[in-house]
Amino acid sequence: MRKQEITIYDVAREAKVSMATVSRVVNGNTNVRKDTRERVMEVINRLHYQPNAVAQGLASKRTTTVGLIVPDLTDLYFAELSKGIDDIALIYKYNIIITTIENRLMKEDQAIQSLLNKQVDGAIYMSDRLSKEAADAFKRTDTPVVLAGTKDNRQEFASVTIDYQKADTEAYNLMYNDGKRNVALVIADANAVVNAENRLPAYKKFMADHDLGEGHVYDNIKDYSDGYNLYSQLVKDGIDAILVSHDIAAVGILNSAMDAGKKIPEEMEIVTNATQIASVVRPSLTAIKQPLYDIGAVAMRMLTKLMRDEEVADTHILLPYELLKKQSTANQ
Amino acid sequence: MRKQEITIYDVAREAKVSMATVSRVVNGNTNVRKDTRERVMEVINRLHYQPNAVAQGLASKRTTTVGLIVPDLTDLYFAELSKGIDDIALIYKYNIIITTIENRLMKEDQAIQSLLNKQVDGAIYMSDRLSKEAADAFKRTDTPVVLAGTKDNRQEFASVTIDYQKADTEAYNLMYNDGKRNVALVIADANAVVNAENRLPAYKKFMADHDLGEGHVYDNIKDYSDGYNLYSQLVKDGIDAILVSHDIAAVGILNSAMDAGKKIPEEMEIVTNATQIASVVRPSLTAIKQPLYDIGAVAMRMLTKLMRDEEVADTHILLPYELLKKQSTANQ
DNA sequence: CTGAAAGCGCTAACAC
DNA sequence: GTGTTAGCGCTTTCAG
Repeated sequence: MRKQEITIYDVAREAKVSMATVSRVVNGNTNVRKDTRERVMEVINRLHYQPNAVAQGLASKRTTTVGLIVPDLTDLYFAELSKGIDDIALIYKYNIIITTIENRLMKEDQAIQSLLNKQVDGAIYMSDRLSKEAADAFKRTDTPVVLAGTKDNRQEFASVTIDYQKADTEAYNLMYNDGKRNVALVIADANAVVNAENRLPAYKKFMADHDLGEGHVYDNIKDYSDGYNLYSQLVKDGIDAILVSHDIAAVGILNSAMDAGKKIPEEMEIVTNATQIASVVRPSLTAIKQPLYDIGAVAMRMLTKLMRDEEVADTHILLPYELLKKQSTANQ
Repeated sequence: MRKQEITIYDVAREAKVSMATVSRVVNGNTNVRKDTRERVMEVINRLHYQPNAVAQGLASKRTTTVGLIVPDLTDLYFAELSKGIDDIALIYKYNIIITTIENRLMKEDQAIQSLLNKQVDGAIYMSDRLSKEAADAFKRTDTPVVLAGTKDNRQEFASVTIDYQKADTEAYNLMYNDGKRNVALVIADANAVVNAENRLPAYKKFMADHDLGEGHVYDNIKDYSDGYNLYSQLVKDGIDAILVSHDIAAVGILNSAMDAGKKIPEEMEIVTNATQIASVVRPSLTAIKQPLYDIGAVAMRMLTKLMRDEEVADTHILLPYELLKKQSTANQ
C-alpha cells in the first residue's frame, strides 16, 4: 500500500480496452471475446496487475472475508476447530480475520464491532459466552453467524456441535459401570452456555438417576496448574471418578496424582474432552472425542451458504462423537 | 453488509454538519468545536453509526490490518507466537488476517498475494521456507514484513529469533557432559532455513569438536507418529542422545521408548524445543525454551514501527532463551 | 461483446 | 472551525 500500484485503469489503457472489460476478465465474466480476453490477460501478467480487494469490496459490497471470534489461539480445542474452518474457507476463497476475546483490553462486543466494520461477509463464533451486546451487533448488520462447538442459550444463531448431554452421560455410565460412585464434574466456567444447559443438567440427571446425591462440581478449572492444584481437593472430597471439560486441566490432575504416587485409573478414573494432548500423555486419557475439525468445516460450509443466501435445511447441526477408552479408565 | 447501513452522510445530515466534520469527529481530529463534536457524537450514538473500514481503507490507503502467514494453527509453536503478535496488534488497533500455508490448495506465494491484495499494512511471516516468489511479492508492494521465529537465508527481511546455534550447542554439551557420545539430531525439514544455516552447522561443529564422527541426522520427523515410529530406528543406530526440533515428535519418541519398557533418560537422553507439551508429559522433557510469546510480541511491535516509517535501530533481534533441565536428561 | 458513467463510503487537501 | 470537492480503485447498470 505504499508503492505506486498498477490499477485496472493502467491495464485498460495498455490493452486498449475499457476498465469495464478488464473487470470482466478479472472476474471471469464470459461475455468477453477470446482474443480480447487474451490481450487483457497478457497485459495483466506483464504488469503484475493485482486487483485491489479493498476497492473491490467497496464497490461490490462483498469482501470475501469472514471473521473468526475465538477465546484463545493456544487452546488446541479452538485451534483444531479453526483448522477445519480455514480449510473450507480456502476452498471458497474467503480470507479470515481472526479476533481473540479472552482477557482483552477490548470488550467482546467491541471486538465484534471492529470485525463488522471491516465488512466481513460472515462470522464464526467459538466462545461459550455470546453476550447480548455481541448478539445485537450481529443482528444489527444482518451478518450471518454460525457458532462452532458452542451454542447461544436462545438458539437464535446457527450452530454446529455434538450432543453434549448424551456424550457426558455416556462418560458417566462408563465410570459408573467401573464401580465408581463418587463421580465429580470439573469445568472451566459454570456460566458458559454449554455447561449451564448441557453439562450440568446431564450431571445432575446422572446423579439423580443413580441416587448418588448432590455430587461435586468444580468450577473455574481451565489450565494445567488449575488441574494440578485441584487434585488434593478431589482426594479430600473422596472423589473416585471425574469428567473434566478441558484436557489440559485433566493432564494437570493426572500428573498431580502420578507425582503423588497414586494409581490411575484404580484410585481415580478420568474422562475428558480430547484434543491432541489427551492421547500423548501416559497413562493416556479416556476421552470424548469431538470431531473438532469437522465441526469447524461444517460450520464454515454452512456459513458460505448463508452468505450466498442459499437454502440451509438445518441450522442446528449435531455431529457424531466418539468415546475413546484409554488408560485412565478401567480396562474391560 | 446487507442491511442498509448508516453512512457518514446520514450522520452529517442529521447533525446538520458536513461529512468532513463527522469524519473529523470520528477520527479524533481536534479542530472541531466542543458543542459541534457533542452534537455529532449524539447522532452517531443514536443512529449506531459505525464507519465502514473498507471505505476508510480505500480513501486513506491504510487498512489497519496486518497479515499473518503461518504453516499450521494447531502447532503450538505457532499458536504461541501468534498470541504474542495478537496482543500487541490489539494495543495498536490492528486487525489480523491469518493465512495458513501448509498442505494447501494454494501455493505460498498465491496465499501471500491474496493477503497483499487485501492491502494489509504489514505482514508477519512464521514459516521456515520463505520462497523467492513470496519474497518478490512482498518486495513488489513494499509492504513491511517481519519474520518471527524464523529467518530468510539472505537476511533481507527483519526478524526476531533466538540464537539457534548457541542454544543447540548448549543442548549438545549438556548431553555430552552426561557421557553421551552417540548424539543425533531429529528435525522436520533439512531444507528449512533455520535448519540448513543454524541447526545443521551447530550439529556438525559439535560432532567435529568432540571427534564424534559424522553422526546421524533424521529428517522429516514432524509429528507424534513420525516420532513414535522413529524410535526403533534410533535404537538400531545405537543413538543414546537426541535433540528433537519439534516437541510433539519428541513425545512420540519418548512414548515409544516407554511403551517398549526402556528407561529415559538412562538409555536415551532427549532434548527438544519447548511448547506447552514438553512439560506436561512424563518424564518431562528437557527443552530449549524459546520466548515464543515475546518473539511474537517484539515482531509485531517492530512491524508497527515499520508500518509508520519510524526508525528501527536493529531489524535482526535475538531474544534470550532458556535451557530447561527436566527429566529426560540426567539429574545432576 | 464492449464502453461510458455513476456510484460504493470515506479521507484529505483546499478554501473560506 | 467548517464546508466543498476531488478522488481512492473497483463493480455494475445501462446503452449500443
